[in-house]
Formats: sequence, structure tokens, C-alpha cells
Amino acid sequence: MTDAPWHETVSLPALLRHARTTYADAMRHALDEAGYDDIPGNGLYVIGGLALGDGGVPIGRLVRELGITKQGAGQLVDALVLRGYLERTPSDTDRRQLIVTLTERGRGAAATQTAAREAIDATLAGIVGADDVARTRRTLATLIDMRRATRA
Amino acid sequence: MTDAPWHETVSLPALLRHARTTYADAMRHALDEAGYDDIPGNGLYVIGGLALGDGGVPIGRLVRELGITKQGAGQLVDALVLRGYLERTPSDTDRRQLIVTLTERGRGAAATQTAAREAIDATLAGIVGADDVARTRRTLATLIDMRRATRA
DNA sequence: CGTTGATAGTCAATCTATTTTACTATCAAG
DNA sequence: CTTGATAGTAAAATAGATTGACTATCAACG
Repeated sequence: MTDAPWHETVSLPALLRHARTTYADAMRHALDEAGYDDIPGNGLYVIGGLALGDGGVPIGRLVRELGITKQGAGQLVDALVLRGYLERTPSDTDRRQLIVTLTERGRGAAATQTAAREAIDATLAGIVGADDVARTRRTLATLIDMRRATRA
Repeated sequence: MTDAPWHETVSLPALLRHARTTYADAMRHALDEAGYDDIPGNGLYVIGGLALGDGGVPIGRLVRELGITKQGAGQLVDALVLRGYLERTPSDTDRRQLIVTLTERGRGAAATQTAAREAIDATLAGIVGADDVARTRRTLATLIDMRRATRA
């Protein structure tokens, strides 16, 4: 009896977890190669998020996006500032806020990381098709929205 | 100009990450409610994996599945044994191996966790359809296989 | 104005999880 | 009966995030 494909025997959260490591590994590897080898775990998300966005973001936004505490975010930013990836600049519209922006080095790392991510995106799209990827994105978004709805 | 849907503006790894927390939160919450409130982070995967499988697994398998070190797996199992979820029993085919199995309490936790996971699975399937979920699983599996191929 | 409550962030101490380094025991093959 | 690989343990160090307590700023109200 031919077994069901392995991906049908594994839980969806486990699939999500492993799929994510494909990206994490590739990005980490590319960054290491390019000399950006001192980025802490969640730093990838900080830099990745900053790469997409316009200018900079306040720490509070990192808190929401990463789902960690304010203090954790602060320390994460500390580490990235110390290592030359980020800068803190006071906001001029709200003097409580400190806006976090990428430095030159940070932009280099962001570019490297983005390239690695897009390479995987492209390979994936090449295999399953762009349509499938878009559909997967929607499904994941649905899952994420379910959480938002739940923890009201 | 109407913005693109948010899920098209976010990176796929970020989507994977957040989608996973929908499961993690729900499972964690259900376990807490049922009194299983002392399971460490990766313990969910250990218990979840054991729940699916037949009997027990050797620690080495956890190492591969969780992508952590042997020592990390050992300590994780330690914690779960100490808290009454797991048991270590020597394998009789290979005296080097220690097989990890669920205790009564462990099975209770596993059932709770599985129920929570399946509830989300069902809700998701209800929204996007079983076909879409299956397709998403295949796409994720493709992504995971890409990593296997890469780190040869 | 001046108070009150919420928001943005910091500092210090602690905790938890995981890795590093080093080791023992068992197996499988010649 | 050695050699090399495999399965796991033990202890210390480290990284990451949390908890608790605090400061500064803002926004609204009397």
C-alpha cells in the first residue's frame, strides 16, 4: 500500500514551521556570506520589515509585528544599533517616539536578505506556479485573520 | 487608489510566521485551560509529533524534526519528563537508544492539543475550502523540499 | 492652565531555552 | 578485538525574551 504523501501526514503548524526555515536558512546563509553574520534571530524580521516600508518605524510597531514585549523589542533594537544596522532618531511629531531606521550597513543587509527571499519566492513560483503562491498567501492570510478575530 | 490586500504586501516568511502563531496561540490556550500549563515552547511539537505517531520515538528523531541539537532535545525531554508528560524507556533492539513515550498526562495534553489544532483546521477549511488547504499543504511541502535539496 | 489617564519607551534583574564543549556507552564491520 | 560511527548524557555559557518598576510625553477635560 503506497503511503499518503508525507505532507498529508504532518500537521499544518509543523509544515508552516519547516517552510519558514527554508527562508530563514537561505536568508541567514546569504547574509553570512556577505559578512552580515551578527544579526540576532528576530533581527531578520526587523530588517526585512524596514526594507519593505517607507522610512522608519517606531518601536511600538515592532512590538505588534513581532509579537514580543516592548522591552524585548528595545533590546533587539539595541543589539542591532550596536552592530551598526539601525539608528534611532527622535520623531519630530511625537517626542515620545524613537523612530528606527536602517543605516548604510542595514540597507546592505536588507538588500542581501531581500534578494535571498526573492530567489526562493521565484523558485517556488517556478515549481508550483504564481497562481498557487497567490492562493497560498490568501490562505495564510485567512489563518492570520482568524487569530485576530479570536483574541478580541 | 485602493491599496493591494495586505497579504500581498507582506513577505511570505512573515505570513508563515504569523499563520503559525494562530495555531500556537490556540493550542497553548486550550492546554492552559485544561491545566496543562507547564509545557515549554517546543514541547508542543514533541507532544504533537508523538500524538500522531505510533508508539514512541528516539531522541535523535526529535533532533531532526525540531532542528535543534541533541542536547537541546535531551533537556526538552527532561523538562517534559519532570512535568509528567513523557517517559523514557530503553529500547530493546538498540541499547543505546532511549525511546520517548507519552504518559497518561501526556496523552491528555496531546488530545487537547490535537483537538485545538483540528478546530482551526476545520474553521480554515470552512472558509477557504478543503481543496485550497490541500493545495497550500502541497505548496508548503514544496518549499520544505527546496531546503532539503539545498543543504545537501 | 493643571490634573488625569493613556501611550512610548527605558532600565535592571531574572528566567528560559538553546548551544558549546566534552564525555560515556553501544553498535556494526572488518 | 580494534576502529569508527551512532545515541545519548552532563555542565557551563549564552542568547533571547519576560517581569516589574520607572520616566517622559501627549491628549482631553474642567
